[in-house]
Amino acid sequence: MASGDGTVGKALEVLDQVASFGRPVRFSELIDASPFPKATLYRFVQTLTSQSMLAYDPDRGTYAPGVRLVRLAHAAWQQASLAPIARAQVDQLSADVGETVHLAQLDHAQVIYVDKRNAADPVQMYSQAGKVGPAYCTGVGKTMMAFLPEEELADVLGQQSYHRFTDTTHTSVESLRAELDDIRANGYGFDREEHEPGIICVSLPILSETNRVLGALSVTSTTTRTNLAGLESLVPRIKIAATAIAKEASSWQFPATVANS
Amino acid sequence: MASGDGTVGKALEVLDQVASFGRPVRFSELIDASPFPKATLYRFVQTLTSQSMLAYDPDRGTYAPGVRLVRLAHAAWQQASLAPIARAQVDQLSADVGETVHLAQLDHAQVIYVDKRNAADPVQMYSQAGKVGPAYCTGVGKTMMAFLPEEELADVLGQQSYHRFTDTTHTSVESLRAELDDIRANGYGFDREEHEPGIICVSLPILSETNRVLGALSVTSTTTRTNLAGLESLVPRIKIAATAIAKEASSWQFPATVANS
DNA sequence: AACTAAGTTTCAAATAATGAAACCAAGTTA
DNA sequence: TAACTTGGTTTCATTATTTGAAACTTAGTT
Repeated sequence: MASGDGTVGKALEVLDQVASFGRPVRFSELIDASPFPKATLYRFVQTLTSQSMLAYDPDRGTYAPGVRLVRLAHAAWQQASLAPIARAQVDQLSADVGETVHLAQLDHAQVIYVDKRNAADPVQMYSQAGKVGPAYCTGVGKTMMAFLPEEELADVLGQQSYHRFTDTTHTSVESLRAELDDIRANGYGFDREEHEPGIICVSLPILSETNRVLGALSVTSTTTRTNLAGLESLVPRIKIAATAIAKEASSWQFPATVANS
Repeated sequence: MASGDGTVGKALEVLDQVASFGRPVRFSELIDASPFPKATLYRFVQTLTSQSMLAYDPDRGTYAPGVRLVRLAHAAWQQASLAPIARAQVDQLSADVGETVHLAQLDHAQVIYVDKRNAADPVQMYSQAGKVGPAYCTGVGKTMMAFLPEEELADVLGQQSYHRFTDTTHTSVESLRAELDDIRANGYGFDREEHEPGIICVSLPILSETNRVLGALSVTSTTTRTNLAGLESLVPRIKIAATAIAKEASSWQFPATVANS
């Protein structure tokens, strides 16, 4: 029941569509790619704009995701994501291993990178936080899937595209499932250049006390710098970080429930 | 007609409410502060959760803004905000003046800080982007208001709280309007410790070729380090940045309208 | 066993969303 | 200048969705 609950679901679908263009769009472009009839889409766009969820540029006649999202995301990132909780651990880990560290969470069938740390250059982070990737061919994606309860897993598996990016990309549910079993058994997973040639990573899940998947950590490198065995040797170190993050997440108590002032 | 258009508007109101708590909330806390009846609010929360706009923590029974927002905000920040366009100018300005520079935009009656640069310590920015402030007592807020067309201005003025933060805070529309006239005449405005004692700033608007308010830039300092005259001397330098940003914003052409691949 | 609080479900009535079609405004083109 | 576009906006009867009081379910109290 994930997609399309009521009017709100449809409106958010429109919002996603605008966002997916990656640039401001005309109404006419939107209508071409939309399942909704003109008048309906028109009203959604109007409503979203009036709500600042979309921003209308009157000079150009284009729509883009609006600033209200930036405000809401600020809250989301602080409260719902592991990023602020994990910050210290991610910093440390990245410094220790000298490679790029990703912190990701699952949103439906997609992986969302909520934080990233690059030992070498401390890149500006907003540009990275919020980036999405496919779950079925990334280290973090597979690792999170591996620890999902069966029903949710089935759901997520059904929503993957299985597009072949490289010749190691999984292209069927079966082969993917087989690997997920391995990951579950080992406690960690790899990205074997499945998404981009030359890019490999190890990934560990971040699990709550009740074994829910909270997110995943990964250390990424290139085949020119190291290999899977090299990355595997980092597992114990990453495990420390993952455990520490999980622990903090569960003890994370919010300011004693003060009545709203 | 800004607030409460249809079901979508109500759902977003709920989303805002959750975000405004600043921490994960129980359903019961939400209902206490909500105008909606139990069943209605319940359904909204369900819908938003199923859409990943809210995240439900089953261990604690709490709701928080969801990760989907982070993904959407990524798009918003890149496309709708001035931040990526202004980056270079903000960097330069901050380095030149050696003070904190803010880049802000207006969302309804609120100011949203979309970027911030601190010369001294290059602080992680996501934590700041998305932060909101009151329009009526911040330099950027007043400056943006000053250049709004009358009807919009009236709207925004009506939505301010006029809460007295310090003894220089404007507490009435009249006194605020008077200052806005000055700002419009001068082309820049100050924050005279109106929001926080000891904190002062100068702010300039970023205006499109058609004179629409795109945002505002400000340089903030403290009364111990400088004074209003000191900040005023920076106006020409800030003006250069503001103009450059406006120019880039208007020439900002997106990748030639390629049909969707 | 009788309460209470928090969360969830029902269902007829009220309301809001829907979308085909008409309309408007700027451009073409002939 | 008149007949076509193309992109955007409005109307309005029909249809589907939302609404919310009330009943119900847990899971904790007392």
